[in-house]
Amino acid sequence: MARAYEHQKVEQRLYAWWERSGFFAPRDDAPLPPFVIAIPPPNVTGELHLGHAMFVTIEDLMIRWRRMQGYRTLWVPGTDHAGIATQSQVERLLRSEGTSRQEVGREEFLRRTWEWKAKYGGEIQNQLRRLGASCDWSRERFTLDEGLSRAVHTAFKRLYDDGLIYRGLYLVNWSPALGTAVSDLEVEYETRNVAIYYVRYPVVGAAGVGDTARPFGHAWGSGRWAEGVTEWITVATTRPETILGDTAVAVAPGDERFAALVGRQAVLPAIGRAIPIIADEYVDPAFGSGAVKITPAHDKNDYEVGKRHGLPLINILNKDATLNAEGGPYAGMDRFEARKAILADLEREGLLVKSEPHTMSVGISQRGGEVIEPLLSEQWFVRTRPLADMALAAVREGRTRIIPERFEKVYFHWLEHIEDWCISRQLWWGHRIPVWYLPDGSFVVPGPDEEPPADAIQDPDVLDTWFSSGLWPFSTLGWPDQTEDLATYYPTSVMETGYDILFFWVARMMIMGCYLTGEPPFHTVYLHGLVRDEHGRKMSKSYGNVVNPLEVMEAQGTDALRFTLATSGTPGQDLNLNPQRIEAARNFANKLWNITRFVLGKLDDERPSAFDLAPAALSLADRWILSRYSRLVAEVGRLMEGYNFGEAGRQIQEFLWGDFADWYVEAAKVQLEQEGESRQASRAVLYTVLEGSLRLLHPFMPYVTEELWQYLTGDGQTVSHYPEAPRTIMLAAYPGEEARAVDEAAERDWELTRELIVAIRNARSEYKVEAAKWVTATIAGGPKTAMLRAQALLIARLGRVRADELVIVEALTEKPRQAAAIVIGEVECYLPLAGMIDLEAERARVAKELEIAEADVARREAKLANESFVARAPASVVQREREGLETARATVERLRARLAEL
RNA sequence: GGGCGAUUAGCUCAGUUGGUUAGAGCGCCACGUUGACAUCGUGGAGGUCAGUGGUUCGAAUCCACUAUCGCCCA
Repeated sequence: MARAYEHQKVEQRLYAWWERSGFFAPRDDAPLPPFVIAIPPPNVTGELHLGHAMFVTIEDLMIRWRRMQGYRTLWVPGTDHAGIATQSQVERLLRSEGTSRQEVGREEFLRRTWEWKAKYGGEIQNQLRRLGASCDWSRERFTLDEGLSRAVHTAFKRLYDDGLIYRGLYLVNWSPALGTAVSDLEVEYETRNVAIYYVRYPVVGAAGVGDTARPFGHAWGSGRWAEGVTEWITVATTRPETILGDTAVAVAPGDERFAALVGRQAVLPAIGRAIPIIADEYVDPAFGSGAVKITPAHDKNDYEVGKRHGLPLINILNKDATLNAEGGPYAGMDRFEARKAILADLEREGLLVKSEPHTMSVGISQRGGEVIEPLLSEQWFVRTRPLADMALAAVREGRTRIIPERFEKVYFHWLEHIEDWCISRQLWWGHRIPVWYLPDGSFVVPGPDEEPPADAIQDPDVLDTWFSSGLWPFSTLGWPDQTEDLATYYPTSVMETGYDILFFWVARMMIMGCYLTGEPPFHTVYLHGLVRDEHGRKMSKSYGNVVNPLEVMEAQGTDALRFTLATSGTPGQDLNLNPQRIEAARNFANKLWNITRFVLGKLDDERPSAFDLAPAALSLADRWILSRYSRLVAEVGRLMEGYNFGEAGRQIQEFLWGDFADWYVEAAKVQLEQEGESRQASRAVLYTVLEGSLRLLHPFMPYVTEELWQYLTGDGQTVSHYPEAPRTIMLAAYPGEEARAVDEAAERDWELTRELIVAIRNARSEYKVEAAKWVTATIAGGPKTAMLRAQALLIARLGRVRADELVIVEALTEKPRQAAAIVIGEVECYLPLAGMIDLEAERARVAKELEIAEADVARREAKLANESFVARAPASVVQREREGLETARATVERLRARLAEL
């Protein structure tokens, strides 16, 4: 074995072996029921980022753990066609070639997109492999596969037939950059500092105006347009260009300032259209000028007002956010250009009263980044109310549980206030809407196995990518067909993903699953936090703080990255990724490597279980480490069942490094020098604890544990649930019930021994005894004499005391004067450091120890003097306090005596 | 405006149903080429657990309020 762990020589070799050997597939001979995870499908042409590394780490951890426990585990991998993202990439390519999708046409565009997918799709899967993902690649799916497309078509058909999908002309969120409608979720809101403009509209009599081009006799832009007007109404707006689409001015009912104007008409600047002045509850008289312009085709609230008053809807925008013919003199301009132009004209015509700074929340396209326009448009919608109720009930009734629990509230709130879901997208890459229009304008929705009429034309739009993602947990298993996989593995077990897509994805899977399959698609939702940089900033390319998981894996190893991601945080909480922590995890892998290297060097050909040895054959250190290991196994099991993977991983590390390597291995070195039973016992314990710990750790650090386990285990291992299976840690049993060697007496005695050794080392250090120098010591062990005598060799070696000069007696009649004194309860230890002891310094040192011990006594006495404490605290707590007090008193007594002697 | 989360050592974080002397890694100081490991070992310094009040025999942990930061929803 090399001196250090070299992950580059291990990872890809092991993964290839695992995959080739079929270890990732579910086993028919599994003793326990299925445990299933559907992967959150990454964008097929996407690149690996830490979000992927995070979900792979946690999902693979769960899968490996359950697989080792004997569950029939299935992790279904796959990718998403990611409509907007992928289409944008190909459009960018076309632009670089000097063409566009419109120019090449739909068929060619799709051909190019499939070509793009063939070229870049597949990369992400290999990157997931690098992470060690033990998913069953034979079941890999892609959302645009034939089977999944059939699922999408079937789902659409069923929802449509059941009256849950409809088409209509509504105000939708329009992304001018992408040229498509998007759902409410795809709009993000940003607070911006803008200007609010006060614009006055001429008021005319009920008769209205004649010539709309020159309502007052002069042309717009002449500077004399409103000449002679005497009555005005002033409105306030942040979007002056929408004036062109106004169809009313509204004031609050009962607002004295405007009461006389209600029922009369105002004249729209630039357009000259006469529009009514109405009263509506929607208007807040305290806001702006108190009068509001109403543009029903370009504002959600105005749309509602318009509906109440039967106002016409005038759309002034083209799909690319330039103004259409309704824009009058501004037709053809971009919306923001038009805003500037109309402001200039309003000013010239004396209609711009003033402008003020204003903060408002602006809708931004999640993907394009540009300002979203509310636009009147014909789209397809899912009627979500009845569906949401099913998804709500599933969680309320506990059929699906969300971890951390606090996200259930978020889930409830969103589903309780959900609005209909706009599912049509004016894109080409995706599932084409399965609706065909007939020449007479009517349409049909044939099922996936039905032929549309010959003269019908299919809807040009595609479905929101999340529509197909919503079917993922069952479409990947063969739905709508009643396949064996579907029967066996559905509903799935855990849906693990980031909390940022709780609404986008999780809620929609719940909706679709409950409705289409009759049951929630998973029993548990586990949400992880977002990975941020070491100071909690969001990772972004522009900030230059992006950590590339591939680079980390290359430099530090996959296990280091995975262990760091798994143990740096807690469920649902954002995680600040500290590069130093990855390094520490790499060091841990190396530590394991070297522990194993040591143990292997000491073993013979036997691989006996230490749990089979008679207790009498075991030393204190043996019994202690087996006890600690037993506790660890139980604790890790409890933590994993409770989804506290991070804490489980941290405890395994703490045990392996802090207990096993630092103490047991050091003790074993001494024991191995002995002849006979003790040596055999040490070998058995070293092997048993290390081998078991590797299995405990395997879900966290799959590569290094497998590599070491291969070195460590011999033939004839029966740790697998599957006797016929090849020997791999992946299929070895996860440590559980068999480890029950908790030995409290051994733990207590070990603790005293350890404290004594540390105290000796401490005293040596304080007296600046050279590390290489071996000293002498005398111990008065009192009631612990026999136990300490049994540990004499250990104490000598680890405290660097000459074994032949370590004297352990029950009590000392005469105590060495020129010596450093150590007191732990009833145990005294003297280090006669010839020529090094300065009596003054020693007095000060002992006095300090005494002070600490006295404080301890005082604290415990106060506690025990409190009657309510003794009466109400659990007996075990009181008992522990009493024992502690006894020890502390013994320490005080002896330290006082020592001080007197000095 | 409503909701949620965070605030613990210089830094990044644990602390699981309230009971330790509040922990880890990194960083810091001192020492160290002991046949597994310098990607390491040994010893050490460093925290009034954001603040105030409450519940309790006992609070980092439970409750209320406040402050700061962050997120979600409107």
